[in-house]
Amino acid sequence: MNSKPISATISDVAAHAGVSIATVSRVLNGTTPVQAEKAERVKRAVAELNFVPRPAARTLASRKTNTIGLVFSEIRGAFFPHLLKGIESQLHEAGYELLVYSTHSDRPIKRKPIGEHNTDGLLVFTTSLDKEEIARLYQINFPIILMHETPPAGMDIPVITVENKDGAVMLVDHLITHGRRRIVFLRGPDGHEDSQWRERGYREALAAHDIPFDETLVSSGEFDQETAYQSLKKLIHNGVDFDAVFAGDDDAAIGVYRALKEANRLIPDDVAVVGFDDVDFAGYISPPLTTVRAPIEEVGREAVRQLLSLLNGEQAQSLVLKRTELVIRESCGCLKHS
Amino acid sequence: MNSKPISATISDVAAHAGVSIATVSRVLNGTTPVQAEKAERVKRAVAELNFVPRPAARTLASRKTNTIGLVFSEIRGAFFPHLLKGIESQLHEAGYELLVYSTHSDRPIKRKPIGEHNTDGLLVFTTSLDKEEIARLYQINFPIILMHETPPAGMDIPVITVENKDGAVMLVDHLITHGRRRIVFLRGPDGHEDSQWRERGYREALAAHDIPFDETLVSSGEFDQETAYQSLKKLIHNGVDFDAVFAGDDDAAIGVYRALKEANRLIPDDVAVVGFDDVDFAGYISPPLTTVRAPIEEVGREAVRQLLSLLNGEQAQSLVLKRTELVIRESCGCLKHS
DNA sequence: ATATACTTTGAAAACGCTTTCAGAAAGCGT
DNA sequence: ACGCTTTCTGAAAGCGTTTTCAAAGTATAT
Repeated sequence: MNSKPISATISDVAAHAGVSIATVSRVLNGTTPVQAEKAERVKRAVAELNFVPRPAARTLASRKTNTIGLVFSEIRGAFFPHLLKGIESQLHEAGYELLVYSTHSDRPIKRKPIGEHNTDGLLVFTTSLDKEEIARLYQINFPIILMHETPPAGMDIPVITVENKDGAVMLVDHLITHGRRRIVFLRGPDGHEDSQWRERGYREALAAHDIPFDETLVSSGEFDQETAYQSLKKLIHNGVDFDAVFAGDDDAAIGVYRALKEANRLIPDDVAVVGFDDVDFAGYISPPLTTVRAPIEEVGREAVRQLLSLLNGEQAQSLVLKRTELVIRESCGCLKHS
Repeated sequence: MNSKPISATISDVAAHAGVSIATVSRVLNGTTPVQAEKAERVKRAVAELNFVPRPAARTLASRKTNTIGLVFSEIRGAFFPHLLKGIESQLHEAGYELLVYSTHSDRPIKRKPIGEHNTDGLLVFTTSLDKEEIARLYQINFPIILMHETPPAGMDIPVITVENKDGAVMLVDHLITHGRRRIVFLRGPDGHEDSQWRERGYREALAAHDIPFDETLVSSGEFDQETAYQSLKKLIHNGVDFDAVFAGDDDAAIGVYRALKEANRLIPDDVAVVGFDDVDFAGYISPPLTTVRAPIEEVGREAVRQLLSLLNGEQAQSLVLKRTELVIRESCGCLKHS
């Protein structure tokens, strides 16, 4: 009967190998050269006792958690698995752990759930952390990377995002080039950077073709299927005249499709529809959705890379913009129906 | 100039409040009654110093990590965000942290990445952890919940999954009832429980209608769009005769749609198609997909609930089967085309 | 008033590592 | 052979909590 309730500790290994715990630590971490023969004994002991160092003890002693945190506001959205995959793979490759946190607005935040005590650095997606908390972390010089959100004024926090404005310009320009004039734009959630840039692109493309901006064509889509559906329904009900819809993102485009079909308006004959993101299903809805491809998995990977730079004391790039790419399918009407 | 480099510790709080660190710990955790006035002083000190206990120190002293691990093999799949959301919300509500790990087969597992040293319990999705590791954890009585996978023989590990077989029966029965006889089945990844149960349902439904099982109608779909596409293409190329396809899951159904369209076979007129899961886009592809709704977010929540029971020393239910529900749309051909 | 039983508290010992410090051993030049 | 470096190595001091233990203070019972 084993008296030791829990698994081996560094002392067990040390005893078993006939060395001090300091030496064990050294061969484990390779911090200091150790006599070959002793190192061998230690390794054997580690294997035999099936020793795994407790991260908690390590963290306490070294003041490094070896963990980074991912914070986001809402898991919704078809792009999420790609983002997570990019982050996860890149991060674990570098030997870090991933702590995941979603900041529902409805959840009462008792004790600070994630921060310096928890992690060595943070990956923050859109507006999931409030300005004050970001400011606080910035003050104490805590490594942060923002994804799809620019930092509050005066703070030099690295950002990684996609060419939202360019993408929107491509989309809207394409629509206009093919004869559309009254283009609805469905905004994303309030304060969402992606949406703001996309709107800017929308306006620029309009301006470039001397089409005046019309406030009545802009409504709320929230990057959400249901909201987009409701908004478009209301526009139709109000008799607003339009011949195209830039849905804000692909999820919202789904809602647009639904509203249009209910109103018996043909896509793209009566109304052209375009989305943003190029999520998995975009090419398979009917008609296939013209959209802009956002390299979201790459955003995740890049964010991790930059964060790792910060953790290694190197400088991070203050802004990385991933290129977007127009994906023309059938919903914009410029390809023949199949 | 502050000499203290890092934030306050329990000693600072104790000094500030004029009590011992033991007392501070007690009011923080409510483990032992503390004189009201002193407790008040401690709380004030905590607030003033902005004290947050270091989890590492807590873990080391209490031998509880207060975090649970989620292990899965592949983030792919439209259902993933729902699963994660269910887990995340339920877990954080209970005050636990979430450590996320994906076990790519290609990643060389150096040191055990996740286990007793890391977490208080594990949520394991499908075959992401190999039998030996599960066995080892089971031996040492480590809390585990399996999702969508039954435990190795002889181990009484709680499982939570959905009514895969019933769902498949409903689907195939529906197809047969509406006149389909030669129904292709696309298997999921090798050894995937969900797929095995769905196949069993497929066979039972066939048998119930005295239709002999035909091996040539079964192929590999891998729950993956591309694989399904290739498999179906090959079936068509080989001249296999069929009037319906049970794609295994919705992602595979997408691939089936593509192959069918390329071959100019009409859905559902020439071939009926059904999926499984009812992911977000299922109702919006063309034609809308008939499928079975799997309450995946609820699976996540339930898994957490069961794990928490285990952690509280209570008994967990050894099998929870979430009900599935047939969702009839247009791809099965029993509704009129819109 | 005295003995007994709770309550509340602080000192100090873990928890399992990393890291500093200084000493021992080994290498080297002359 | 004798100092002087250069390598290795172990003892011990943390890291920041929780928890045990016993003491001190209070209340209750007789």
